[in-house]
Amino acid sequence: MTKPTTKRKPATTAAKRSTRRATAVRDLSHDAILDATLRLIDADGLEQFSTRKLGRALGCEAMAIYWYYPSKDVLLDAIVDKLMASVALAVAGMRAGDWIGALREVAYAYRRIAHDHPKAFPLLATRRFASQGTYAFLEQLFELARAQGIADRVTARFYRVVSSYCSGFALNELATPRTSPALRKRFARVTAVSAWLEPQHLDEIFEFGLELQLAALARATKGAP
Amino acid sequence: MTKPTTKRKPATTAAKRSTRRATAVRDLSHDAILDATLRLIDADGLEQFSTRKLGRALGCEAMAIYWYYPSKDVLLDAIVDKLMASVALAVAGMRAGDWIGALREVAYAYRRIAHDHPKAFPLLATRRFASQGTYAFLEQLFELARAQGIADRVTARFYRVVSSYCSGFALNELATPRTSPALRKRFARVTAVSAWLEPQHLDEIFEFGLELQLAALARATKGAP
DNA sequence: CGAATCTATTATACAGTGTAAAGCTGGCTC
DNA sequence: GAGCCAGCTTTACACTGTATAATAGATTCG
Repeated sequence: MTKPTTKRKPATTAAKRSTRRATAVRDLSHDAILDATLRLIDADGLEQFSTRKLGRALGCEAMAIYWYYPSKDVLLDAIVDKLMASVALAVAGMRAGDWIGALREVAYAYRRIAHDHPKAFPLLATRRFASQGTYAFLEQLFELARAQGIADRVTARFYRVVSSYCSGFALNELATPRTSPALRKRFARVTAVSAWLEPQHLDEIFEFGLELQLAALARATKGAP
Repeated sequence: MTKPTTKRKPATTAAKRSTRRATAVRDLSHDAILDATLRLIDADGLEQFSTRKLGRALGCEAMAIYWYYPSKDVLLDAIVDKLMASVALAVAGMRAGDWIGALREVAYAYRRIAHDHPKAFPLLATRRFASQGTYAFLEQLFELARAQGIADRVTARFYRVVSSYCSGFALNELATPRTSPALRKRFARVTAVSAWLEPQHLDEIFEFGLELQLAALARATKGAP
């Protein structure tokens, strides 16, 4: 029992809301809160984000947010969900028969989040997504594999391997090197090798590592097209 | 100039200390602070860690720590360094001529940190390591590659690919699923596939993905043994 | 030996945090 | 018109990182 209060949840969708909207003056909503949250994190970073600043951005008191989300933690989980929606979209319109292609789309969509929301991305990598939205996405992705006759064991294995790679790659990419000139002199090899890790090479490296894994997947599923 | 104070750094090593130790009653030190910090994080988690609790654990006021580390941020960077020391050890005694083997050792050593210090591990993945210690480690690792005649471009590429994979894999592993029975029913495919991602399969999956990449590295360096 | 200086620490203080609890307000239903 | 209740504000508490100042004991210097 983590919530012994008498508080109740607000209407979760617009269905109830629309009947109120005609007369109500309040304009907070789950969506408005999520949008403002992501804007703030994008602008100032995760560390700087606070419920009070969020309140200020929304023109209300911080506590008003708690009517919609029971805690900052849950709010951030919702942000994870919101971000993952773009990945879910990538796999939504996918035709069956090309699981490798689906996995590729997912990989690029995932990395795209890191570019679009660099300051928010660590949330994805750190927190476990166990929400409705992400489960629905995984269900679709795994269903595509099943429809193609790929064994669950193989699906699990390659999903884990590919998603780990993408997650780690994007995180690496985002972590700023902030390397000082003093260090550069002392560590000549690091400097020389790092030249090949500059942003302009990352697209190619990412693709290389990804295709390495997808080629192995192709080999593993050759028997069952 | 982020530090306009008149404060000066303490003696960084035991050299100065040992002359004091005979008469001095104080017993704080960089090492004592790092040890206590890691203990606290291991026990209570990153979120729960605070400089005040650290002070309590050390039997001093929180501000005493600031004489050794200028901020909590720097202290956590030092923890990253401390953890990475075990990885550096893995590559320290490595003979030249087997860069693939070295990379393998590094991979396993890195993942081992995730198992030994699960609550502290996200620090490694999130923060960029740009300290003396980690640079020295990278310098050694890259020097092994150079001694073997591997091109910097190849070294960079495979280091990035392998380290991304390890980082992401370990993070995935640590994020607790906290899956509810209700969700399990709604998402049958997720449940079925997830069965293959239970802890007892992870060693094998990790090895599979790693060897996939190392085999590609072997192919890429076949020309120059 | 005494005074000044330095090292390592404590004391105090401030602006900020997440969030529990209670209070208010205006529209809704009976 | 009374009461309810969704949606928000007010207040409060325990806690955070850390700047600044005070301080006790050791060391150094005249």
